[in-house]
Amino acid sequence: MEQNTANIDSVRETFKEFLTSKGLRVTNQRLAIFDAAYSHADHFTAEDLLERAREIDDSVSRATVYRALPILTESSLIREVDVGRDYKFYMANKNATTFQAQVICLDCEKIFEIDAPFMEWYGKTVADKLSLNVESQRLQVTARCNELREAGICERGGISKG
Amino acid sequence: MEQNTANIDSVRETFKEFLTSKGLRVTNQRLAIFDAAYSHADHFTAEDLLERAREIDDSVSRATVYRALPILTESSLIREVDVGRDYKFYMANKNATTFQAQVICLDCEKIFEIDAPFMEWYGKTVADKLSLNVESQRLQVTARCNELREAGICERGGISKG
DNA sequence: CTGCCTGCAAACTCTTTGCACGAAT
DNA sequence: ATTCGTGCAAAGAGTTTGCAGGCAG
Repeated sequence: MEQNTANIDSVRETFKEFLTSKGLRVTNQRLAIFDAAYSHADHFTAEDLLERAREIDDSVSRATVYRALPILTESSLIREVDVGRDYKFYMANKNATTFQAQVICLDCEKIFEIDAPFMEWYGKTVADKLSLNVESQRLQVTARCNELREAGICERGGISKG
Repeated sequence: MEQNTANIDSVRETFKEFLTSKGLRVTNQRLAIFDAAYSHADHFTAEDLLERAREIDDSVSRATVYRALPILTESSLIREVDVGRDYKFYMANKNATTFQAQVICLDCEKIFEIDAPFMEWYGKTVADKLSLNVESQRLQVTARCNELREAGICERGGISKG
Protein backbone atom coordinates (compact mmCIF):
# COMPACT_ATOMS: atom_id res chain seq x y z
CA MET A 1 0.00 0.00 0.00
CA GLU A 2 2.73 2.47 0.87
CA GLN A 3 4.54 0.68 -1.89
CA ASN A 4 1.91 2.08 -4.22
CA THR A 5 2.36 5.68 -3.17
CA ALA A 6 6.10 5.25 -3.30
CA ASN A 7 5.81 3.82 -6.79
CA ILE A 8 3.71 6.57 -8.32
CA ASP A 9 6.69 8.47 -9.60
CA SER A 10 8.17 5.43 -11.26
CA VAL A 11 4.80 4.47 -12.70
CA ARG A 12 4.47 7.97 -14.06
CA GLU A 13 7.82 7.45 -15.75
CA THR A 14 6.47 4.24 -17.24
CA PHE A 15 3.55 6.22 -18.59
CA LYS A 16 5.82 8.81 -20.14
CA GLU A 17 7.88 6.10 -21.76
CA PHE A 18 4.71 4.51 -23.07
CA LEU A 19 3.64 7.79 -24.63
CA THR A 20 7.01 8.34 -26.22
CA SER A 21 7.24 4.81 -27.52
CA LYS A 22 3.89 5.29 -29.26
CA GLY A 23 4.94 8.59 -30.76
CA LEU A 24 2.52 10.45 -28.51
CA ARG A 25 3.38 13.67 -26.76
CA VAL A 26 3.93 14.06 -23.07
CA THR A 27 1.57 16.88 -22.15
CA ASN A 28 0.70 18.42 -18.81
CA GLN A 29 -2.90 17.41 -19.30
CA ARG A 30 -2.03 13.77 -19.84
CA LEU A 31 0.19 13.74 -16.80
CA ALA A 32 -2.49 15.44 -14.71
CA ILE A 33 -5.01 12.82 -15.84
CA PHE A 34 -2.58 10.06 -15.01
CA ASP A 35 -1.97 11.47 -11.54
CA ALA A 36 -5.69 11.91 -11.01
CA ALA A 37 -6.29 8.29 -11.97
CA TYR A 38 -3.67 7.06 -9.55
CA SER A 39 -5.01 9.26 -6.77
CA HIS A 40 -8.26 7.29 -6.79
CA ALA A 41 -8.16 4.38 -4.39
CA ASP A 42 -10.91 2.52 -6.22
CA HIS A 43 -13.24 2.79 -9.18
CA PHE A 44 -13.82 6.12 -10.82
CA THR A 45 -15.78 7.44 -13.75
CA ALA A 46 -14.64 9.76 -16.53
CA GLU A 47 -16.38 12.57 -14.68
CA ASP A 48 -14.62 11.74 -11.40
CA LEU A 49 -11.35 11.75 -13.25
CA LEU A 50 -12.04 15.09 -14.90
CA GLU A 51 -12.83 16.68 -11.57
CA ARG A 52 -9.69 15.45 -9.92
CA ALA A 53 -7.48 16.15 -12.92
CA ARG A 54 -8.71 19.74 -12.87
CA GLU A 55 -7.56 20.09 -9.29
CA ILE A 56 -4.09 19.33 -10.60
CA ASP A 57 -4.31 21.27 -13.86
CA ASP A 58 -7.45 23.32 -14.31
CA SER A 59 -6.98 23.52 -18.04
CA VAL A 60 -7.94 19.85 -18.47
CA SER A 61 -11.11 19.45 -20.47
CA ARG A 62 -13.64 16.67 -20.59
CA ALA A 63 -12.68 15.87 -24.17
CA THR A 64 -9.06 15.36 -23.22
CA VAL A 65 -10.06 13.02 -20.42
CA TYR A 66 -12.09 10.94 -22.84
CA ARG A 67 -9.21 10.96 -25.29
CA ALA A 68 -6.72 9.96 -22.60
CA LEU A 69 -8.69 7.03 -21.22
CA PRO A 70 -8.08 4.66 -24.17
CA ILE A 71 -4.38 5.49 -24.00
CA LEU A 72 -4.18 4.72 -20.29
CA THR A 73 -6.15 1.55 -20.81
CA GLU A 74 -3.93 0.41 -23.65
CA SER A 75 -0.89 1.02 -21.52
CA SER A 76 -2.41 -1.31 -18.90
CA LEU A 77 -1.85 1.34 -16.27
CA ILE A 78 -5.58 1.49 -15.73
CA ARG A 79 -8.29 -0.97 -16.63
CA GLU A 80 -11.88 -0.51 -17.68
CA VAL A 81 -14.61 -2.01 -15.53
CA ASP A 82 -17.89 -2.16 -17.39
CA VAL A 83 -20.71 -3.32 -15.17
CA GLY A 84 -23.50 -2.52 -17.59
CA ARG A 85 -24.42 0.90 -16.28
CA ASP A 86 -24.68 3.77 -18.69
CA TYR A 87 -21.21 4.96 -17.86
CA LYS A 88 -18.00 3.04 -17.47
CA PHE A 89 -15.77 2.70 -14.47
CA TYR A 90 -12.01 2.68 -14.48
CA MET A 91 -9.43 1.65 -11.95
CA ALA A 92 -5.70 2.11 -11.54
CA ASN A 93 -3.87 -1.15 -12.04
CA LYS A 94 -1.83 -0.78 -8.89
CA ASN A 95 -1.24 -4.44 -8.24
CA ALA A 96 -1.11 -6.84 -11.14
CA THR A 97 -2.75 -9.77 -9.40
CA THR A 98 -4.94 -12.61 -10.54
CA PHE A 99 -8.13 -12.25 -12.51
CA GLN A 100 -10.65 -9.97 -10.81
CA ALA A 101 -14.38 -10.52 -10.72
CA GLN A 102 -16.86 -7.85 -9.66
CA VAL A 103 -19.54 -8.10 -7.02
CA ILE A 104 -22.03 -5.37 -7.77
CA CYS A 105 -24.37 -4.18 -5.06
CA LEU A 106 -27.84 -3.30 -6.26
CA ASP A 107 -28.58 -1.22 -3.19
CA CYS A 108 -25.50 0.79 -2.34
CA GLU A 109 -24.20 1.12 -5.90
CA LYS A 110 -20.78 -0.08 -4.90
CA ILE A 111 -18.55 -2.41 -6.84
CA PHE A 112 -16.29 -4.85 -5.06
CA GLU A 113 -13.34 -6.49 -6.73
CA ILE A 114 -12.65 -10.06 -5.74
CA ASP A 115 -10.01 -12.53 -6.84
CA ALA A 116 -11.27 -15.24 -9.16
CA PRO A 117 -8.10 -17.13 -9.97
CA PHE A 118 -10.01 -20.10 -11.38
CA MET A 119 -10.96 -17.87 -14.32
CA GLU A 120 -7.52 -18.35 -15.73
CA TRP A 121 -8.22 -22.05 -15.76
CA TYR A 122 -11.60 -21.39 -17.29
CA GLY A 123 -10.14 -19.27 -20.06
CA LYS A 124 -7.66 -21.97 -20.85
CA THR A 125 -10.35 -24.61 -20.90
CA VAL A 126 -12.55 -22.62 -23.27
CA ALA A 127 -9.55 -21.80 -25.39
CA ASP A 128 -8.57 -25.46 -25.67
CA LYS A 129 -12.09 -26.63 -26.40
CA LEU A 130 -12.74 -24.09 -29.13
CA SER A 131 -9.09 -23.66 -30.10
CA LEU A 132 -9.18 -19.91 -29.86
CA ASN A 133 -7.18 -17.24 -28.13
CA VAL A 134 -9.20 -15.57 -25.45
CA GLU A 135 -8.79 -11.80 -25.52
CA SER A 136 -10.50 -11.03 -22.25
CA GLN A 137 -13.00 -12.37 -19.79
CA ARG A 138 -15.60 -10.81 -17.58
CA LEU A 139 -17.25 -12.30 -14.52
CA GLN A 140 -19.76 -10.31 -12.54
CA VAL A 141 -22.05 -11.19 -9.68
CA THR A 142 -24.97 -8.95 -8.82
CA ALA A 143 -26.18 -9.06 -5.25
CA ARG A 144 -28.21 -7.23 -2.65
CA CYS A 145 -26.67 -4.81 -0.21
CA ASN A 146 -28.92 -6.06 2.58
CA GLU A 147 -27.13 -9.34 2.35
CA LEU A 148 -23.77 -7.69 1.90
CA ARG A 149 -24.38 -5.56 4.94
CA GLU A 150 -25.25 -8.58 7.05
CA ALA A 151 -22.02 -10.14 5.88
CA GLY A 152 -20.26 -6.99 7.07
CA ILE A 153 -18.78 -6.09 3.72
CA CYS A 154 -21.14 -3.41 2.48
CA GLU A 155 -20.83 0.27 3.42
CA ARG A 156 -17.59 -0.65 5.04
CA GLY A 157 -15.42 -1.68 2.17
CA GLY A 158 -14.71 -5.13 3.58
CA ILE A 159 -13.50 -6.33 0.22
CA SER A 160 -12.62 -3.31 -1.86
CA LYS A 161 -14.62 -0.12 -1.92
CA GLY A 162 -15.99 1.01 -5.24
CA MET B 1 -37.08 -26.78 -31.98
CA GLU B 2 -40.42 -27.55 -33.48
CA GLN B 3 -41.48 -27.81 -29.89
CA ASN B 4 -40.66 -24.12 -29.61
CA THR B 5 -42.80 -23.11 -32.55
CA ALA B 6 -45.56 -25.34 -31.29
CA ASN B 7 -45.29 -23.74 -27.89
CA ILE B 8 -45.52 -20.13 -28.99
CA ASP B 9 -49.26 -19.98 -28.50
CA SER B 10 -49.04 -21.33 -25.01
CA VAL B 11 -46.14 -19.04 -24.16
CA ARG B 12 -48.17 -16.14 -25.45
CA GLU B 13 -50.91 -17.18 -23.05
CA THR B 14 -48.35 -17.17 -20.27
CA PHE B 15 -47.44 -13.64 -21.24
CA LYS B 16 -51.07 -12.55 -21.17
CA GLU B 17 -51.49 -14.09 -17.75
CA PHE B 18 -48.38 -12.33 -16.57
CA LEU B 19 -49.72 -8.98 -17.75
CA THR B 20 -53.06 -9.56 -16.11
CA SER B 21 -51.51 -10.73 -12.87
CA LYS B 22 -49.51 -7.51 -12.72
CA GLY B 23 -52.55 -5.37 -13.42
CA LEU B 24 -51.19 -4.47 -16.86
CA ARG B 25 -53.32 -4.39 -19.96
CA VAL B 26 -53.17 -6.83 -22.79
CA THR B 27 -52.72 -4.61 -25.82
CA ASN B 28 -52.18 -5.45 -29.45
CA GLN B 29 -48.85 -3.67 -29.36
CA ARG B 30 -47.57 -5.74 -26.46
CA LEU B 31 -48.64 -8.93 -28.13
CA ALA B 32 -47.04 -7.90 -31.40
CA ILE B 33 -43.81 -7.16 -29.55
CA PHE B 34 -43.98 -10.50 -27.80
CA ASP B 35 -44.51 -12.32 -31.10
CA ALA B 36 -41.70 -10.35 -32.69
CA ALA B 37 -39.37 -11.32 -29.85
CA TYR B 38 -40.22 -14.98 -30.23
CA SER B 39 -39.79 -14.84 -33.98
CA HIS B 40 -36.10 -14.08 -33.52
CA ALA B 41 -33.99 -17.20 -33.44
CA ASP B 42 -31.16 -15.49 -31.60
CA HIS B 43 -30.12 -12.17 -30.17
CA PHE B 44 -31.92 -9.02 -31.20
CA THR B 45 -31.74 -5.34 -30.37
CA ALA B 46 -34.56 -2.96 -29.50
CA GLU B 47 -34.37 -1.71 -33.06
CA ASP B 48 -34.59 -5.22 -34.52
CA LEU B 49 -37.59 -5.84 -32.34
CA LEU B 50 -39.29 -2.64 -33.42
CA GLU B 51 -38.83 -3.49 -37.06
CA ARG B 52 -40.28 -6.96 -36.73
CA ALA B 53 -43.08 -5.89 -34.40
CA ARG B 54 -44.15 -3.35 -37.01
CA GLU B 55 -44.46 -6.09 -39.57
CA ILE B 56 -47.07 -7.59 -37.29
CA ASP B 57 -48.71 -4.35 -36.16
CA ASP B 58 -47.49 -1.23 -37.90
CA SER B 59 -48.81 1.00 -35.16
CA VAL B 60 -46.05 -0.13 -32.78
CA SER B 61 -43.74 2.71 -31.84
CA ARG B 62 -40.19 2.74 -30.64
CA ALA B 63 -41.29 4.07 -27.26
CA THR B 64 -43.65 1.16 -26.73
CA VAL B 65 -40.92 -1.31 -27.57
CA TYR B 66 -38.66 0.27 -24.98
CA ARG B 67 -41.49 0.24 -22.48
CA ALA B 68 -42.30 -3.40 -23.19
CA LEU B 69 -38.77 -4.72 -22.86
CA PRO B 70 -38.57 -4.45 -19.05
CA ILE B 71 -41.93 -6.16 -18.78
CA LEU B 72 -40.84 -9.04 -20.97
CA THR B 73 -37.59 -9.29 -19.09
CA GLU B 74 -39.32 -9.31 -15.73
CA SER B 75 -41.62 -12.06 -16.93
CA SER B 76 -38.52 -14.12 -17.76
CA LEU B 77 -39.90 -14.70 -21.22
CA ILE B 78 -36.91 -12.90 -22.63
CA ARG B 79 -33.57 -12.12 -21.09
CA GLU B 80 -31.22 -9.22 -21.48
CA VAL B 81 -27.72 -9.85 -22.82
CA ASP B 82 -25.45 -6.92 -22.14
CA VAL B 83 -22.05 -7.37 -23.71
CA GLY B 84 -20.85 -3.84 -23.13
CA ARG B 85 -21.73 -2.35 -26.48
CA ASP B 86 -23.67 0.86 -26.62
CA TYR B 87 -26.93 -0.99 -27.10
CA LYS B 88 -28.31 -4.05 -25.38
CA PHE B 89 -29.24 -7.40 -26.84
CA TYR B 90 -32.22 -9.51 -25.90
CA MET B 91 -33.12 -13.10 -26.47
CA ALA B 92 -36.27 -15.18 -26.15
CA ASN B 93 -35.97 -17.63 -23.28
CA LYS B 94 -37.13 -20.54 -25.36
CA ASN B 95 -35.39 -23.26 -23.41
CA ALA B 96 -34.86 -22.76 -19.72
CA THR B 97 -31.53 -24.53 -19.52
CA THR B 98 -28.44 -24.06 -17.45
CA PHE B 99 -26.53 -20.84 -17.01
CA GLN B 100 -25.41 -19.31 -20.30
CA ALA B 101 -22.11 -17.58 -20.89
CA GLN B 102 -21.37 -15.48 -23.95
CA VAL B 103 -18.50 -15.81 -26.36
CA ILE B 104 -18.18 -12.49 -28.14
CA CYS B 105 -16.37 -12.30 -31.42
CA LEU B 106 -14.34 -9.14 -31.94
CA ASP B 107 -14.21 -9.61 -35.69
CA CYS B 108 -17.59 -10.80 -36.86
CA GLU B 109 -19.63 -9.05 -34.19
CA LYS B 110 -21.47 -12.21 -33.32
CA ILE B 111 -22.41 -13.44 -29.88
CA PHE B 112 -22.44 -17.13 -29.11
CA GLU B 113 -24.27 -18.58 -26.14
CA ILE B 114 -22.59 -21.49 -24.44
CA ASP B 115 -23.59 -23.57 -21.43
CA ALA B 116 -21.61 -22.82 -18.30
CA PRO B 117 -23.30 -25.09 -15.76
CA PHE B 118 -20.45 -24.68 -13.27
CA MET B 119 -21.60 -21.10 -12.77
CA GLU B 120 -24.43 -22.35 -10.62
CA TRP B 121 -21.84 -23.93 -8.40
CA TYR B 122 -19.85 -20.72 -8.47
CA GLY B 123 -22.85 -18.64 -7.50
CA LYS B 124 -23.53 -20.94 -4.59
CA THR B 125 -19.92 -20.82 -3.47
CA VAL B 126 -19.82 -17.03 -3.54
CA ALA B 127 -23.19 -16.90 -1.83
CA ASP B 128 -22.03 -19.20 0.96
CA LYS B 129 -18.75 -17.41 1.46
CA LEU B 130 -20.25 -13.95 1.64
CA SER B 131 -23.65 -15.12 2.94
CA LEU B 132 -25.55 -13.21 0.30
CA ASN B 133 -28.23 -14.00 -2.21
CA VAL B 134 -26.89 -13.71 -5.70
CA GLU B 135 -29.32 -11.89 -7.97
CA SER B 136 -27.61 -12.62 -11.24
CA GLN B 137 -24.30 -13.52 -12.77
CA ARG B 138 -22.58 -12.68 -15.98
CA LEU B 139 -19.72 -14.49 -17.64
CA GLN B 140 -18.34 -13.32 -20.94
CA VAL B 141 -15.39 -14.35 -23.03
CA THR B 142 -14.10 -12.09 -25.76
CA ALA B 143 -12.25 -13.77 -28.60
CA ARG B 144 -11.07 -13.37 -32.14
CA CYS B 145 -13.07 -14.51 -35.09
CA ASN B 146 -9.96 -15.76 -36.90
CA GLU B 147 -9.64 -18.33 -34.20
CA LEU B 148 -13.34 -19.02 -34.13
CA ARG B 149 -13.33 -19.46 -37.88
CA GLU B 150 -10.48 -21.96 -37.69
CA ALA B 151 -12.51 -23.83 -35.11
CA GLY B 152 -15.37 -23.87 -37.59
CA ILE B 153 -17.81 -22.07 -35.37
CA CYS B 154 -17.69 -18.54 -36.71
CA GLU B 155 -19.74 -17.38 -39.69
CA ARG B 156 -21.49 -20.69 -39.53
CA GLY B 157 -23.29 -20.52 -36.22
CA GLY B 158 -21.72 -23.66 -34.89
CA ILE B 159 -22.74 -22.82 -31.37
CA SER B 160 -25.58 -20.37 -31.54
CA LYS B 161 -25.77 -17.52 -33.97
CA GLY B 162 -26.08 -14.05 -32.57
C1' DC C 1 -66.35 5.46 -18.26
C1' DT C 2 -61.93 5.49 -16.03
C1' DG C 3 -57.33 5.53 -16.36
C1' DC C 4 -53.68 2.87 -18.18
C1' DC C 5 -51.32 2.74 -22.78
C1' DT C 6 -49.84 4.72 -26.87
C1' DG C 7 -47.34 7.58 -30.58
C1' DC C 8 -44.86 11.53 -31.30
C1' DA C 9 -41.18 14.30 -30.57
C1' DA C 10 -38.32 16.46 -27.49
C1' DA C 11 -35.24 15.59 -23.79
C1' DC C 12 -31.45 13.15 -21.56
C1' DT C 13 -26.87 11.11 -20.65
C1' DC C 14 -22.62 9.74 -21.74
C1' DT C 15 -19.30 9.98 -25.19
C1' DT C 16 -17.30 11.46 -29.62
C1' DT C 17 -15.92 14.76 -33.05
C1' DG C 18 -14.86 19.19 -36.05
C1' DC C 19 -12.44 23.13 -35.77
C1' DA C 20 -9.05 26.64 -34.93
C1' DC C 21 -5.67 27.70 -31.57
C1' DG C 22 -1.65 26.32 -28.71
C1' DA C 23 2.08 23.69 -27.23
C1' DA C 24 5.58 19.64 -27.59
C1' DT C 25 9.36 18.08 -30.24
C1' DA D 1 8.71 25.11 -37.86
C1' DT D 2 5.75 21.18 -37.89
C1' DT D 3 2.37 18.59 -36.34
C1' DC D 4 0.04 16.68 -32.73
C1' DG D 5 -2.88 17.89 -28.73
C1' DT D 6 -6.23 20.76 -26.76
C1' DG D 7 -10.67 23.29 -25.36
C1' DC D 8 -14.96 24.43 -26.82
C1' DA D 9 -19.27 23.45 -28.30
C1' DA D 10 -22.05 20.87 -31.18
C1' DA D 11 -23.12 16.40 -32.74
C1' DG D 12 -24.27 11.45 -32.00
C1' DA D 13 -26.46 7.28 -30.36
C1' DG D 14 -29.35 4.75 -27.66
C1' DT D 15 -32.88 5.22 -24.45
C1' DT D 16 -36.35 7.77 -21.64
C1' DT D 17 -40.13 10.87 -20.83
C1' DG D 18 -44.08 14.60 -21.12
C1' DC D 19 -48.16 15.15 -23.22
C1' DA D 20 -52.64 14.71 -25.42
C1' DG D 21 -55.46 11.43 -27.43
C1' DG D 22 -57.00 6.27 -27.66
C1' DC D 23 -58.37 1.87 -26.22
C1' DA D 24 -58.69 -2.08 -22.62
C1' DG D 25 -61.27 -3.51 -18.80
